[in-house]
Amino acid sequence: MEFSNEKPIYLQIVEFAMNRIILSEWKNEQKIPSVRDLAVSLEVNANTVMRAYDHLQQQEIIFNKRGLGFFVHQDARTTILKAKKIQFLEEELPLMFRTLDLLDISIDEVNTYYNNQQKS
Amino acid sequence: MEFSNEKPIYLQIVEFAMNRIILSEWKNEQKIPSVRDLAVSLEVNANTVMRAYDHLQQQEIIFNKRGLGFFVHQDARTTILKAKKIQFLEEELPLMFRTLDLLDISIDEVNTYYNNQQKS
Amino acid sequence: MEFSNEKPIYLQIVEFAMNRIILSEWKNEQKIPSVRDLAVSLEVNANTVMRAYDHLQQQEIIFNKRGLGFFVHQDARTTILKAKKIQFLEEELPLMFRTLDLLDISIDEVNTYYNNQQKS
Amino acid sequence: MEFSNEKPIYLQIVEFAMNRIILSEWKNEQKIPSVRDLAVSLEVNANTVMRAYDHLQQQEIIFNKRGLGFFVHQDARTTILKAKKIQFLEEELPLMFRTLDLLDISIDEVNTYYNNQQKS
DNA sequence: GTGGTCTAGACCACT
DNA sequence: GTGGTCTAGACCACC
Repeated sequence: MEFSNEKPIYLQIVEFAMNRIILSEWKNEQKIPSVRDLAVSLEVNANTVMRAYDHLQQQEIIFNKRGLGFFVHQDARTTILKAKKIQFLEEELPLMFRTLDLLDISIDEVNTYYNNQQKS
Repeated sequence: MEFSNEKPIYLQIVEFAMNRIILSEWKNEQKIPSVRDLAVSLEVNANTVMRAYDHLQQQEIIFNKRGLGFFVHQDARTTILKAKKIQFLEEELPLMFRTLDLLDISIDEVNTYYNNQQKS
Repeated sequence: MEFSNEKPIYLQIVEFAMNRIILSEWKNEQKIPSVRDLAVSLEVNANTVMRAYDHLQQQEIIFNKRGLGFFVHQDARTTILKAKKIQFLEEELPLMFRTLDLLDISIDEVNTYYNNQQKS
Repeated sequence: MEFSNEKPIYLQIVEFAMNRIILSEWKNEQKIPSVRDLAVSLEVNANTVMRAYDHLQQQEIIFNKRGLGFFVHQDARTTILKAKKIQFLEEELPLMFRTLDLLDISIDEVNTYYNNQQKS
């Protein structure tokens, strides 16, 4: 996996995990990869993965069974989706509109882009 | 001026300066505030402003006349707009579409949001 | 290490680092001294070393692994040599020829100097 | 006239003046352009030219007749040539040889360059 | 332990 | 008055 330099790696791993859950690759109530395994497959230090899991645990997206590993919370998927949707609609979108304005790009131009992307 | 904690102050000053230029408050070929003046008015250390100006100078947005101060490059405004547009269309937009997909939000929903915002 | 007063210290450190790489004392892909360590051994402020490393990073001679330190780029040595060679042949050398001309020194005189120096 | 950013403008004007004298465009014992005139033709501040003339005066290359302007010293040309020659042979040349070494460029390569340049 | 940012303050060269 | 460099020291995030 490739990491951007702009954000902390552990937060990018948090994102990665959330995406796995949203896409149901990691299913509710089921075990997720161990800290070590994920560290190996992502080629990062185990501490960094641990920190990401900590983060997810605090947001009650995953939980720990001692000696067994980490598991996805029962309603994690919907929780994440709700939170992300709010954050997207209320923060990212308005910010995008402001950028659109500043750069003098019309919403039509964006739609065109969108349609082109759908085809490919 | 208020600074977010998420990005380094000097980068926020870079943004600030670019916006001044885009909005033609700082005009092409004209002098911009001296390092120390801007530092005072933004309530930051002069070194921090210096660092921002350094950055802008490397991107050929401003240049220095020795002993006189910094000046906006002749075609700074278009340079910035072009660069920002490319960055937006090629990086932010695709990323937004991916988020749209992931969160299962339709482009129509976005359009609705956009229209509402225009009215207000 | 001693620093000349004619050039900024941080640029002299850039030179110093490039020479270490050219001479393969700092090897490709390997870690170079930490900012603080080098600062101590060169008896300069850490910020000054940081600035030099910044410079080298922008020229893609070194890169940073977060939390670990700075490393020499895989092809740094050849990159530096190529750049220096170009700069020497296209800038310094023509300038030297002009000086030769102006001072009415023949190329033979230079060759003699060179040979004497080789013997000693 | 174009000025490099690496050296102070006033020193570049000193160089400029010395070259005029070496090339006998400004002749021994004769008047050189007034501070103001030179400032206008070089598009610099008069103070900067003044500083350069000061410098030349201290090295006894030019001298001032009050109310009349600056004049080239009687033996300025030979003085300059001697000084420059020493500086070139004892400082620049050895430094160039060291660069040649470091970049692994042979003296033959330089000679080739020199011959090519002569033809053109 | 690693870099990265920021401050306060100093000193200097240049225009 | 303008930038440019440097120091000393602090605090923080990250690995």
